[in-house]
Amino acid sequence: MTKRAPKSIVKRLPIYLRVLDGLISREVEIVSSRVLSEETGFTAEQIRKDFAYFGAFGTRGTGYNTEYLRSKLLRIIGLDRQTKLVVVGAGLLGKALTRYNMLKNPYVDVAGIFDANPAEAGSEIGSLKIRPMKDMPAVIKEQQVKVAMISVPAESAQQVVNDLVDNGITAILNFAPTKLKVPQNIHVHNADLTNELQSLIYYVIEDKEELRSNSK
Amino acid sequence: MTKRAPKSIVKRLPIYLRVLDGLISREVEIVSSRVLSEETGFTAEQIRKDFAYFGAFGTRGTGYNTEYLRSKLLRIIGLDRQTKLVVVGAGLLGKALTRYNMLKNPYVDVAGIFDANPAEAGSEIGSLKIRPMKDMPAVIKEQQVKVAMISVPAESAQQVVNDLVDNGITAILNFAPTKLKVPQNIHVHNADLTNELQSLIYYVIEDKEELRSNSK
DNA sequence: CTGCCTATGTTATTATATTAACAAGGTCGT
DNA sequence: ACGACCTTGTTAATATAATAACATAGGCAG
Repeated sequence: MTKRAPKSIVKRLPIYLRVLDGLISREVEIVSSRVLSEETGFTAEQIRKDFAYFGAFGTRGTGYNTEYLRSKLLRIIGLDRQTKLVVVGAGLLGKALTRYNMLKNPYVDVAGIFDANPAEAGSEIGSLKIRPMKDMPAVIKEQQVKVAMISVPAESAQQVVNDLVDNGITAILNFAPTKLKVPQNIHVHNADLTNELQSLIYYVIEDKEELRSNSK
Repeated sequence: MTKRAPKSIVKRLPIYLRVLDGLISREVEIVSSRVLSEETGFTAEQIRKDFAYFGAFGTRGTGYNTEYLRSKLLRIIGLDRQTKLVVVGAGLLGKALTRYNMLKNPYVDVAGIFDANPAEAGSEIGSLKIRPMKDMPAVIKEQQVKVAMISVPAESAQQVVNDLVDNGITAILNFAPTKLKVPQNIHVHNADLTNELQSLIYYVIEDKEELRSNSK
């Protein structure tokens, strides 16, 4: 059994990847942890430690070869092969997510987008047709899709997740504002935009601050 | 100077709030940390510790009064007064975010949505008109808006943020896939959906796992 | 009013994550 | 080929967060 990397590191890997993509497109061949620090906002020490967790990717005195490091990160994250995913819920958010990933995320393939509302079914996002929910199991099984994004109302989220898991989905990005119950081996990432906004509001500088902090 | 609560706690506060809203709408008057644990997925100990950080809100032997706890959380997060916000970038994502918050987030008020593309300006989201970027400073200043959500392309994000900060914004929820440079007193939360998806992919169960973990 | 029960709030322990210090391995000029 | 310099990779120290253990206070029955 392979050991998973600490969550804190995994969270940063895609950010390294994006910065590397930028450097490579500007034809930068070597990059130091200090430069990566400027680009990412993380400290150089932390960056070196993150990479070191997976092995020694750099050359001392010089830095990291951008192409090589990128290939390693792709492999580590699991983006060295195209990842198929389905989107459930074709409201505005679902459409936005689908189109964004089709256009801008070269590492993933949207295998299908589904909606419970028959009125939505048939309309298109780019070249992709929105399909009725009943088509979902076949698509997941035939294409062996493992990843799903769900952007349905909170009320229907749990039922949707149950169906997804039953059909073989093992990783879920959940935009519905609700806690999902799933078997232990299924991974759920919550991307609740309301929560993000509300916790941000905590940090807004206000004039009166009585109860907002520990007063002991 | 008041001390800010640990980030880890702040992140959970909106989740407690949502669960409480649900309980109150079902007319539950008292709730224990154990029940909250079931609803949120956090441990009961952690929940008690989180609340205790801000004071003693429960009654021993009984639990927490839902209404009272809710009012405390609202005050702590800063949602006891309506929060105004602006949205910059009226692409599909910007529209989705705006409409969602107008309909489903009772604690915030969308003061305006802006887009650089004149073609978008004039079209409506609910009763709210998309306005050209040049109107943005006046709206922020006149309504003293402190919070902004940005969903513009990565290339223009930094310029937009500079403008926002110049006009008085102090907290930013950033959906653009780029690292923003801001003064120290400005808070940025990154909600990069590509990152979320990619780090989720790390956890997809694959057949072959060679380099994906520390092999020392 | 007394004692048992329950759930909170606090203190202690452990685990995780970040920061800092340093040693080791390359490069490059001379 | 040698030495100064640079940047990585590793080890140590600190800080933060999560878990566990426990003591405290209120409710309620008899």
